[in-house]
Amino acid sequence: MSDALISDKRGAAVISIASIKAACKDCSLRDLCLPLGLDDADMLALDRIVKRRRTVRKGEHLFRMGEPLQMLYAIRSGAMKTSELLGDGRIQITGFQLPGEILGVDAIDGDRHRCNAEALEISEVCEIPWGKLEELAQHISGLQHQLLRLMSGEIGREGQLLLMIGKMSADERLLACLLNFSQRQMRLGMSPTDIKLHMSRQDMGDYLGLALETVSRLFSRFQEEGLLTVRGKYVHLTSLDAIHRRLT
Amino acid sequence: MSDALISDKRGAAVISIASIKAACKDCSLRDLCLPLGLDDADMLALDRIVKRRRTVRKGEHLFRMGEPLQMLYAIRSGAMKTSELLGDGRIQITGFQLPGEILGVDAIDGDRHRCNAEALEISEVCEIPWGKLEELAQHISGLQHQLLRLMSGEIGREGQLLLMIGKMSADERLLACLLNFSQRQMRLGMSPTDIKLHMSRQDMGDYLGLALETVSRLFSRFQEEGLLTVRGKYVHLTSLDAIHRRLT
DNA sequence: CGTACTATTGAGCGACCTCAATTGGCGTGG
DNA sequence: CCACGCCAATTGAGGTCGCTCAATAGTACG
Repeated sequence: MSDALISDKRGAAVISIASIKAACKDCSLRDLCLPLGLDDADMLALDRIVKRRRTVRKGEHLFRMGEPLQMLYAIRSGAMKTSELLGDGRIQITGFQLPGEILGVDAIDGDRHRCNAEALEISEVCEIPWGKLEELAQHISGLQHQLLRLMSGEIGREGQLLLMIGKMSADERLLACLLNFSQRQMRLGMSPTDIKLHMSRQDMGDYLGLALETVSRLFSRFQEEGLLTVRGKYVHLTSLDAIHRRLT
Repeated sequence: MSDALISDKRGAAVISIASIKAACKDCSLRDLCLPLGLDDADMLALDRIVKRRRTVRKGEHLFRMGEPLQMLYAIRSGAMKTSELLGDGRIQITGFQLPGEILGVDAIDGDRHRCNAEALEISEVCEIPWGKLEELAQHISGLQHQLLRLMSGEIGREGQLLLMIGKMSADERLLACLLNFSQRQMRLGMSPTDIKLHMSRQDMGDYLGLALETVSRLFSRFQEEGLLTVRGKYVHLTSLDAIHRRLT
């Protein structure tokens, strides 16, 4: 906790240096993130309201359910999870977020966050003050468009997850999930077959609506069947094609 | 600006008559729908791009998966459902929509609809050309805000549904669903305890991730337990309090 | 090298599904 | 008006997928 304060105080110097290196227009994630499609001038305007490079440690929260909306967060590196809770502690993970993805838009309606956002590993994020962003989007049509697109995408992803949890068997869910990770890694320029699982088996279960033991058993079974090999957090998909075929 | 009202050559008179009765500013759903928070001038501008009063019959689709995004739809009366499909015909209903709610925003990302939207009963909708709406939102900050709010709300609702399907037992799901219907009816100025189910048991099952028989059995059980009474599509909730208590 | 956590594997059980028969509601046509 | 057919809803019987509980094995880290 005290560390967070210190880094805030040192902020001025550190951040200004960082921002030179990390301006949107020089960011490797530019075309996955909010600035997609903006021209140089507009990107600069966006740059001015973004606070770059806050570091969050594993287990640390960007926000919790019920907190007022202050910032959106763009992930630069690392991985996060968002979750919703039931009164008695039951948890549903609603998404895993990777670099280039935006967190916090769930809170625009109601001004309070409806989920928790927690770092799965040490991560870097850009903080984007919501009020200023909304104001800026009013003047930059590309930014408004991108914001709407982004939220629409979130709706689509949640719809997909609903379909998985509501209508797929356990093994289909896990395979679909792995394919999803594969595609997202590819988007980031990484291997589509060698997947790093940033989360625990428990987290995967809480995401897919399964018990952690079921996830573990399925990994073992898929390995027996030659679909993949697992070693802890690392999964190698032997044949993307074979996996696609299993999902009819 | 006020002359642009008659941009359609055909039936200027017809439209103007209809628009008197149905103009956003006179619509009873004004404060639930897109115009919420707009001043008179802005609402008029919105009015000009909205095509009012298309009627859809039961079973008719507003759009289907894969179709390009043309319009958003605001429901004036009736009820709709949105659904996603798996290759082999398995279906997941992702939402039921009532008057004042907006359909189609799932397609903003990717320009193609990701779900089917089908009328559960004869309904009336306003058609809102997406291109024009986005353009208009660029000039009317209240409209941009409302649009963002609306999509954020959709994200929140889907998150709730995920939590229900992923982590609740069958009886909890149905009760939570009924409470949700109760609240939405109340918002429309109707009774919170006497609920009309606009959809079949099959639809409810496909929404909650349950078999239709399970839904039916649960209704019978709840009736035995005195939580509610059922007669076909009509449900009377005996005690909202008792139902809340059952959900811890 | 020990401690603590995460993952794997096994055994048994129960919630919910599937299949099937029955009932009820409603419109159509005799 | 009733008979009939059609579809939605209810109810029953039996099966199974995935959960729970529990023991073991592997891994990270001081």
